[in-house]
Amino acid sequence: MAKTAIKSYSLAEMKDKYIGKKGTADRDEYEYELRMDVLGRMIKTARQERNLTQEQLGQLVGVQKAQISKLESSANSATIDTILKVFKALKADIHFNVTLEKKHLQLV
Amino acid sequence: MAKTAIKSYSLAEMKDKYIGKKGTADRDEYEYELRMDVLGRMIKTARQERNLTQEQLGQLVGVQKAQISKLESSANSATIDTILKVFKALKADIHFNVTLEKKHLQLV
DNA sequence: AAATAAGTTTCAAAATATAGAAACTTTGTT
DNA sequence: AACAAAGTTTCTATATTTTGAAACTTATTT
Repeated sequence: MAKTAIKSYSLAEMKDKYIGKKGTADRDEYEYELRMDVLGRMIKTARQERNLTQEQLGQLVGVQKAQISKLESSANSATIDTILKVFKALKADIHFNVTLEKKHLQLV
Repeated sequence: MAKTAIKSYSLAEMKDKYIGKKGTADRDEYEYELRMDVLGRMIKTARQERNLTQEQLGQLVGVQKAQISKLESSANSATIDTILKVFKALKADIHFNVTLEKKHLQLV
């Protein structure tokens, strides 16, 4: 899997600007387009929010820190199974929504 | 930065404005907890919404109908890559959101 | 009922993800 | 600078997904 380089902002920046200063709410919520690279960044963000090292998260998930590193950097196209294991370990609630726009219906 | 400012307006707001109010005929939206089986059902739902057979969707994605069948029935833990290919072929907008509840912070 | 279309399952092969371990690099601390 | 902690990369092995092809089952149509 190729890494897509769209990075151009720090997550901390983004959170402060668009979501609100850390610590103000009793929860943090993020919504993104589902993309491999964004998923990786979300894992990293959530881990840091929990004040965990990659090694600690690895222990919670049951894998080594190297694997966490790979997931955070989107080194490969993770399976849903893996994604869910990680977010569960982070006690993160993860939802997805699908929108079908009718205007696209003309597929031929 | 502007392009990545997904959170500056809520998605719901944007859709209401540019695509149509929820529940109107212009769009269909579904939100679920991210789970393998639900993903499979969503693929099926979206495909049927598009009036496509598994074979037709397979052609759009570039795989055989058997693979679509397996994905819809969650026969295995698909990779993000595959999921994205399918929803893209269906011209479906797919977002995910992650919620971190502070009360869970006390991991240790 | 017969024929066709749509969907499912099985088999085998190829591609990719996951895993542990260790070396390596970067970052932070004293 | 020296040291420790955190994160990354590489190597190798194993497990799983993806794939095509064909056989099979279930629905639909004539």
